[in-house]
Amino acid sequence: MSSSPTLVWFRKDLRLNDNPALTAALERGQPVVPVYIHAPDEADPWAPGGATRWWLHRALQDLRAALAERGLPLVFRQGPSAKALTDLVQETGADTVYWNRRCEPALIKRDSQLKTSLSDQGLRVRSFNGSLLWEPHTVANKQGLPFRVFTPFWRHLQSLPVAAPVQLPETGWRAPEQRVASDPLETFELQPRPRWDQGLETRWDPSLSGASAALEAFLTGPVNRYGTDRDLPGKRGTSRLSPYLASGQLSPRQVWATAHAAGLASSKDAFKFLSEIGWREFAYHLLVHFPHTPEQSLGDAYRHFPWQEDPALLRAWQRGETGYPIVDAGMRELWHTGWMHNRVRMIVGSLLVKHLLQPWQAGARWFWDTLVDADLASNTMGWQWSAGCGADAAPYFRIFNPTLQGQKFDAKGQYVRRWVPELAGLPDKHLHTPWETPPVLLQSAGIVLGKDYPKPVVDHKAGRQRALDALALNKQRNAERERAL
DNA sequence: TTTTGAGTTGTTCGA
DNA sequence: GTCGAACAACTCAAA
Repeated sequence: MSSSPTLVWFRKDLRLNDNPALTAALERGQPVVPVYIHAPDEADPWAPGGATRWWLHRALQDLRAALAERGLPLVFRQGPSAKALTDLVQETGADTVYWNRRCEPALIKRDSQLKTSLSDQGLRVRSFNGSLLWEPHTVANKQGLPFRVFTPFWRHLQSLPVAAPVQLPETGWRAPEQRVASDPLETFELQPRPRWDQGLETRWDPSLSGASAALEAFLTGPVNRYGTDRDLPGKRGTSRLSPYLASGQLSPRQVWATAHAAGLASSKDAFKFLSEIGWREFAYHLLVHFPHTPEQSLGDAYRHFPWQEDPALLRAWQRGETGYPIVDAGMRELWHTGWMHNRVRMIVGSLLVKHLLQPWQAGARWFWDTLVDADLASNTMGWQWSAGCGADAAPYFRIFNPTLQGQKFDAKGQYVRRWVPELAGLPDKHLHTPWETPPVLLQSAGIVLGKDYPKPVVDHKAGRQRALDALALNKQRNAERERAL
């Protein structure tokens, strides 16, 4: 009997359950070598950002422990991936390599080259779907084209079956007899230096048990009021599952199956939540079919948009010093916890792109570096939605009013008071408009405007008009360009 | 084949 | 205070 091991290449699927590559390897009955390869350059220009690296470090520690408990040592290697895999094949005598697919344009390219070259070396190579309910190449509209509008996409998918999570086998947990050399995790240098991660540390549990706990906590509570509470950043109304989905510590199939098993499928609120999983699918659909979108707008109408790049404005936004309390609260929540409430992401995005006329790519870059749930598909779609240049049925003139949004969704100010404590002493009525607050109230709250808290970087009405003008100018120039052709 | 209606998350203005 | 209309242009699928 031969005993050529199976390599299982872990990537963004840092879990044991519903992991088709791992399961297939265990079922094959040969010794299993699980490996994680650190090769950030290969995702260029979207190498993991600071917050993602922080999460990854802990997720890898946790995965290593979970595998070790079952008798499989997780092997760490430095990239390039092709060399690391080839080395491992030689060292272990492996004849088979399994992994779960990724959808980022640069990685699709790398993986397909790798598949060819490993196959040419005589290896058996198989890839699996571990991260999506429906993979983009299996979905098309009636004309055979990719969808560009969510609702038809979602309606179409609801007529298709969703695969159940893959069961983790009890048997097959066998490592090669000879130990495989592994780099220390520390050599990946994922931990921030200097250590800015205290806020993240207290906020998150980047482990598999943390993932299950978050899913359980959401599906037994907030999901039942999701339709309304998801818009209130001062409450725990959203699932907060995004970083687990981004790292692959949780799969969409697990979320789907758990929600259905809990009998939630018929609930209106739960359905609303599951459609957010659908949005994640849509984001991947767009990323795969329109691979230019992380860098450029989906259509060409925004190719020459008259942005007014201004590093000082961008910095004020990044630091949460725009003078709009709900915006500053969001930007500070992001900086301190690596996460921002979804409603607030839309508000800060709208301000940056519309009022401040900064290119959406600048916002996407900042989110990429600071979010623990950074996901190329969702981030790209979200920012193009904010800019109005993506797959979006909504009107271009939709410009959020940061004051109204604050008053509507943080009426009692729990969110703003938490993240912008210098405003905490203002009464609810004035919390979202410090620049219009009577001096006596500012004084009793201990605030000197422009010193303790900034005046608005841009007046809403003027900023809104400037954005509308820029949109009109862009439209006019596009028409001229059209005529010139 | 052509037409028609609807499309995540909004704001302002005037009655 | 509340309410409806207006604010473009394009995608998709059903009729």
